[in-house]
Formats: sequence, C-alpha cells, structure tokens
Amino acid sequence: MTLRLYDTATRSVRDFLPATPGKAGLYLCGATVQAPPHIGHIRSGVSFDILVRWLKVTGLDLTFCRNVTDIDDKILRTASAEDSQWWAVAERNQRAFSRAYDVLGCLPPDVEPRATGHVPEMITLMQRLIESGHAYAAGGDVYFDVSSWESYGALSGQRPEHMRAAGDADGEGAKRDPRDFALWKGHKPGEPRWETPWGPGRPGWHLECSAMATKYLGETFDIHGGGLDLVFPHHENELAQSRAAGDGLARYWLHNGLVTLGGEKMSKSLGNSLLVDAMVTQVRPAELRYYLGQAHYRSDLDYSPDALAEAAAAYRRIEGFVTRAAEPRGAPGGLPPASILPAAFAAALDDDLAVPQALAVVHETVTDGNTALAAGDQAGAAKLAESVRAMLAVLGLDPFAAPWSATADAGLRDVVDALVSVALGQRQAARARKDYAAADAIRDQLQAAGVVVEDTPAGPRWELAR
RNA sequence: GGCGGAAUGGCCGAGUGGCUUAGGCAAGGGCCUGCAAAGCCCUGUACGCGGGUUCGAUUCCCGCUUCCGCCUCCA
Repeated sequence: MTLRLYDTATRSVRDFLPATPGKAGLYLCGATVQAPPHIGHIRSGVSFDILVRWLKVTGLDLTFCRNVTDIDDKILRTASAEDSQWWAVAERNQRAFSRAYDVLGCLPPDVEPRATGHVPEMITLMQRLIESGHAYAAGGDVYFDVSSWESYGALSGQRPEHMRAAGDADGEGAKRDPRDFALWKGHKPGEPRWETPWGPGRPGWHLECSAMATKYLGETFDIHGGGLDLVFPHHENELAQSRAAGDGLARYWLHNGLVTLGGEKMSKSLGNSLLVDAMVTQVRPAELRYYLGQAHYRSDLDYSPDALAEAAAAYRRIEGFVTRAAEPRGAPGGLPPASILPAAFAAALDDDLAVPQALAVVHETVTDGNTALAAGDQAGAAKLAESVRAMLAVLGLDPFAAPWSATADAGLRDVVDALVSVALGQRQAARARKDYAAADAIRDQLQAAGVVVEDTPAGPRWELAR
C-alpha cells in the first residue's frame, strides 16, 4: 500500500514517492510570532504532526523543518506600541507557540530556523534572482518581477491579469508592477536593519522560507505544508522565486483546512481567536488534540463548544478502555511498528491521512475490547488495548505517552493508592453487610476528594476525576 | 471581477452509482448493577434546490441557491 497525498499544485491525490527512496523532507510554515497561538494555528501543527508520525511509522527517514518568522510589520508595530524591542515580542510569542506545540503533543521538528538568522542565504538567493533577471532593486527594496516568470500563478491557479490590483497601503511607488512582491524591504527609521549589497533593510516574508527550506532540505525536497490561507500569495511567491532561481523546491504541496468560528475564519486580525493557553484550562490537552485532529485535515473545522465536548466524550471512551484493559499502567510507548497496526487503520492513513476512518477502526476495536472485558477475557482485552494504543500513538493520542501520561510522582501515587484502598476496603465491608448508606457515603467522600470509584466484575477500581 | 472549497440523519463527521450505506456524541428501549458509573445490545425512514444521464443517483452531468477561504498580514 502506498501513501497517497492530496497535492495542491495538481489538485489531485497522488502517490507519494519521495525523491530519495527511504527518505523524506518536510518543510512546514510555522508561526509568524506576532501573537500567541490560537487553535487554528495549532490545528495546523497537529495535522502535520500526524503526517510526521505516519511518515516515520511507514519507515521513512524524515527531516522535518518548521520555520519561525521572527520579523514582520506586526511584530514591529507591537513592539513600538508597547515600547519594547521587536526581538522581545518575537521571543515571547515563539515561547508561547513552543509551549502550545508541546502541550498538544506535537513532536519537535528536527530544525526550527528563524528568519533573521538566515540573511546571508537570502542575500545569495536575491543575487541569483537579480543576475537571472527575475528580480530588481528599487528604492532600497528588492522586488521579484512577476512578469519575468511565466508560470507565476501555477500553484494557486491565479492568473496575474485577473488579480485585483494590490491596494498597497504604503503607497511605495518603487514597484514596477503592483503584482511584484518584495523580497527585501528597505530600511525605515526605527526598524532593525541588516546590510545587503542593495542597502540596509529587513527580510520580506516569502524569501525567508525559500532560503531556509533549501538550506536545510536541499534545492528540491518532498513536501511543503501550511495552512490553506498561505497558498496565495505566500506559497505562490515562494515557488516562483525558488523556481526562477533554478531550485525545484517542493514536490508536493499540502494545505490544512482552517478553523472557523461561527462560520468565520479564526484569525488574529478578526479578533475571534481562541487561544490555546485559554482552551487548555477548559479541556484537557489530549481532548483538544482529539477534537482538532478528528476531522479530515483538509476540511474546515467550525468550532463550537458542543462539538469540542462531543470529541472529548469520544476520546474518554477510548481512553477509559485503554486504562482499564492495558497491561502495565503507564508503560510509555514510542511510535509503533507499522506491522502491528490493523490493516484498515493503515489503509485509512495511507489514503491522504483519512483520520476519520482511522478513528472508526479505533472505536470498533474499543467496542471489541470492552466486550472482551465484560466477558472477563482480560487477556484478550489487553491485546486489543495494545492495538488501540498503537493506533493512538500514530495519532499522538496514546494516553500513556508523553505528554498525556500522569506525571505525578510514582511513589506518591502508591501512597494515594494505599489510602484509597483503605477506604475502598471499608466500603466493600459495608456493602457486604448491605449497609449501602455507609458504602455510598464513602464513595461520595472519595468523589468529593476527586477520586472516582467504579465497581467492576473484578472489584472496585478508582481513578482521579478529570 | 478572478481562483478554489463546502452543503449528509438532533449534533459532529466519513463515504459511495445498487450491496449489512462508516464511526462518534446525544436521545429512547433493553441487559448488567444494591444503587451508581462504565460497558454491551437494539432503535432512529440523512444526503441544499431544479433538471438530465441511467434499469437505478446522495454519489455522474447541467443549472440554481446558500455559505466559506484566497486575490492585503494571516496556520
């Protein structure tokens, strides 16, 4: 079975054949660190994290590069508004993004380059473009000459002649054509500056990604990812400048759907952001991840509290089975070998990462496992639980794996277990003499202390309330 | 104006020219239980509108409506 992926450039699902068999390079447009992450940003992170995990499970030696854009207009504006430094704003928000990725269980990239650390690479790229007649310096800026590149618009399907004239707010008249885009922005008073052969200034948004992607992944690499809103102009411009310079750039373009709120795109500029930091105080991170990951990565996801609650309930069902049936509590699990995954699960992920179908396999396995458990077949249930855990690991949702596993001190947990056992012993005694009022009182007290008690055929069990 | 996407049962969310038409959540009924919780089983006459193609369309074609994204910073 071959992995198939939807490629925005061809608008079709294609077999994924890495340029070098056995290896894969993935570049993901990460954050422009102008504000803390909302759940739309992190949905992108989760979607591509599932891709990363699946590529690894299928045996590819993956190099995963996720950039940080640490300089842009809004960062500068924010810095001046709060009378601080641009780099302080960037650092602060980058930390918030890193925290969010970690909290939601996204595997760290192999390299996480920052734009401002790659000015030399950008200068080289601009030199190549100017020499080959695809870019020009004007008024301190450097622009890409869109008219010089015939296939401009190929990725997004846009035709330059149909594009609306860019309402260039700056009114900077240096461009030869309104559709030309800035590779480099000339220095303005109060802004940071880097020296170039064309004068001081700062990087343009599009150029940095081309420069960093090719630096870490090579002139041609396999997959370039990002949110659907980046197709145009960002990825279109990247593709134009890299191809015009003679690089191949990405062989497949993947884009995740957006998170909307009341049918409207969630975005910083619309002010309807649900920040990750705030969300994880309302639901457990694993539940949020399940919610963000359960829909197909290419569909829009319209946020609602009810939908989130449903997803949380669905995840708890799976998690409840695993914690009841899996053998050693808390055995950490890395990525499983593909060979132990149910065929239907693997087939689903191979089909353009069809997580919804993959989750159907998970749920069906959970049902089988619960049935085995009810029949007293603990061994059979444990086997199914391992299968479920393996599948969850691929989706980054194994309850026993980082970062979801209870990090409470193991010794402390033993103490608590002993104390709860004392109470449960008394409750069992009360039940034995049919003193249900006393038995229920003990259960209520434990409940009030945050301990949930369930009676099972194998005796009472407890867990911390969620 | 241009480019692209979407409309599925109470809700979320897949998918398909007919076959047992995912899966989950919620609801109702049942089993189990001292009670509860969890779990299991059963139930629910879905595919935006109008045409067409076809033996047969939710699925293909045409038209329409509504919604969303992009064309400006944006995951």
